[in-house]
Amino acid sequence: MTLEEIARLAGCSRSTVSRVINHDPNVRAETRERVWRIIKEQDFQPNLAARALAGRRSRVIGLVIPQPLSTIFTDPFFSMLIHGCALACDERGYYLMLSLVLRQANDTYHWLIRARHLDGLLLAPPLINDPFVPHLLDKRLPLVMIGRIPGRTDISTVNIDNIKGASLATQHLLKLGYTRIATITGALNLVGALDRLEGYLCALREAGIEPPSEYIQEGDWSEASGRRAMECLLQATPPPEAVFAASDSMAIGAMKAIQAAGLMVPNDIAVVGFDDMPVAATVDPPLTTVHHPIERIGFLAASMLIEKLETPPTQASWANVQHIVLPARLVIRMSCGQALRCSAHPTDV
Amino acid sequence: MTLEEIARLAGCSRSTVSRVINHDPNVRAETRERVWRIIKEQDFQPNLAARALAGRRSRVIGLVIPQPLSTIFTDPFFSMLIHGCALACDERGYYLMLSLVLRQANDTYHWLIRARHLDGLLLAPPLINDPFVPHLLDKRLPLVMIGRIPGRTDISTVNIDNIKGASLATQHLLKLGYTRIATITGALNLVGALDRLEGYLCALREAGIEPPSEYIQEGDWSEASGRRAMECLLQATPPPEAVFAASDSMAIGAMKAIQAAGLMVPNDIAVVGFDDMPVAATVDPPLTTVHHPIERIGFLAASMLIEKLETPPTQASWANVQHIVLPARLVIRMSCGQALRCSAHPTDV
DNA sequence: TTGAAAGCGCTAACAA
DNA sequence: TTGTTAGCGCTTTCAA
Repeated sequence: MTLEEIARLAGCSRSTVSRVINHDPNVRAETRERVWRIIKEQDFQPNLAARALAGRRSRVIGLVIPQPLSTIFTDPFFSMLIHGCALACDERGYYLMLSLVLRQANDTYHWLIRARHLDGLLLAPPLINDPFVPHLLDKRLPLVMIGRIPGRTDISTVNIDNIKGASLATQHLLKLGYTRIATITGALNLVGALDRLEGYLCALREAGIEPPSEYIQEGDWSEASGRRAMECLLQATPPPEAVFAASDSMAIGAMKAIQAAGLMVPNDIAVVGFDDMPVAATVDPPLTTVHHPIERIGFLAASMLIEKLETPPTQASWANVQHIVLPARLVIRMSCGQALRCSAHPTDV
Repeated sequence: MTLEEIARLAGCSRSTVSRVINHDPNVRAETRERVWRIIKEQDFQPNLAARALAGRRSRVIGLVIPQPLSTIFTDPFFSMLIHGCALACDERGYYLMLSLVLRQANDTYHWLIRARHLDGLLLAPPLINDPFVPHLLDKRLPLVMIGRIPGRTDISTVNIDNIKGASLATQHLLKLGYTRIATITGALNLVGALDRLEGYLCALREAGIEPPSEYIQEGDWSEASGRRAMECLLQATPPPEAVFAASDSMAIGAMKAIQAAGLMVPNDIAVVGFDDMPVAATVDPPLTTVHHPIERIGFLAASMLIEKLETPPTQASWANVQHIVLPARLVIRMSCGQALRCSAHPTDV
């Protein structure tokens, strides 16, 4: 079944059928309906390869996550992010292709891009000084980044307000009266981890507190790393009264370390997380954490990229650059002691 | 850069360049080398859409996992499976497209298949009586299944020996002298779960033991379900001395329930798992479990599908059907009591 | 061993 | 509003 055959059945030309399929408004309503009816009747689907060849676009966008496969497929964060991206693509008739970067990222993408297989790229979340990024820009391939990249304002980004989120978490601890507040950071080669650290530091400094360096422990987002970091913090003298972990997984690891040391959360040490993953609500005690709309970030990033792809480059390309920052908010549960109401919807999920 | 331009630079025709790229032996060695040199020099990649259109194949194969996204992206089992599939595709110049089935599975696949975007499909692991399967066969789309499907010998499959694996685990418990052996099954709408249950039952019956029905608890592979199932088992009178869980996640959940009840593993209750996930080696106590080559299964399934795609259908199609069953083996660690050596390589991972 | 030529099924500019 | 036409870049006979 081809356009030509549909055209014959509908008594019109191939072009008209093509116009109908591509929602060209320049088709008489009556003709449009007749053609659609035939298309449905015949259960016709246009050949993607032919469309891609003639139209010079594949309607496939790539999602690159520069992390090992085992991380991507284990951390629920990525599951939600991907879901959001996929929803946006689905809605607008695009396909999302996950980058399963097995060889050198450069090689694989170089290959897909040069082969014209991808119309655009989502990059999430980029490592600091990722050598891949300039590479991609050289190819003049439309790109939207999830997470910001310092010092580059020429790339569109969708991001959450990590600094503000971390501040909220830390301020919450301060309000509860804690002053010896430590942090477990994410992998510090990611901008998000640096931003969350900065938010923590800002909040403390505003309160006139300068944390000792041993109160800042680097993790890698994983539960195991949170546990290890907490074990170090327990050695500090004096040990902290409260800990802000830059991810829920690390917060949970920290809680386990605290409990393994025979101490209680929050009575002996209070813990706040970040991300508001589903588990945060079900651990014991339920984790106070910073909520942000992960799925929505993916959705927006993909939508923004598609928008870019479908906008003719009439304006200078720099004029199309956008930076979206979505707010984060605190969700207060039980892991920090008495639950003050600091937010309009403190228990939302 | 197109074939035509390469041809011009190499002083030959478009056809010759095409032959070189497609490894057609009917090209003089000298010509071949000259053309390859130019291709490398120019960093040329043939346009995928054009190849797909002219060649009537896309070199894209789909991987359908009929599970919610959140499961796919959380269970490390799928991460390994996907990795294996991706490796095989990569090696043979194919692309793996993960099915992000958001709408009705039927719709999405129907669409991709009819649009000629997929050359073939990997289906892993199918639900019992999945209505999707006959649908796909009707389309005469090459299909390889990961896991077996009872009562259909006309579809090629790659599977592990679940029955044997479960028997090994149960026999190990029997050899250690336990007789009150319970099981926590996987989701019983999956063949793999039924097979593991059967292996457990066979081993017990061979030993002349018929487990009471309350010793058989259904889980859904998740840690939480394992925990819940174990809580039920602890209520049984008498409670079991040992438990075979059909996945490591459920085994770990069961261990937590045992510990939460103030009992010890293995002193009070022994536990065996299945899958030999990375965590199995690191939990406390390290988990005795059944190892099987997940990544290799994915690799074989994809290789088999590609082989099928590249074999001209000269023989009757049923003659091409293959059923590969890979062996599973027991890995003995600490969760069952004294470690007898029951396997040639008991501690391999 | 090589080249010429005819498509693959669609899009999009142009003409009517 | 519709049809005509010329490709998109490749594969694949068929001839030479």
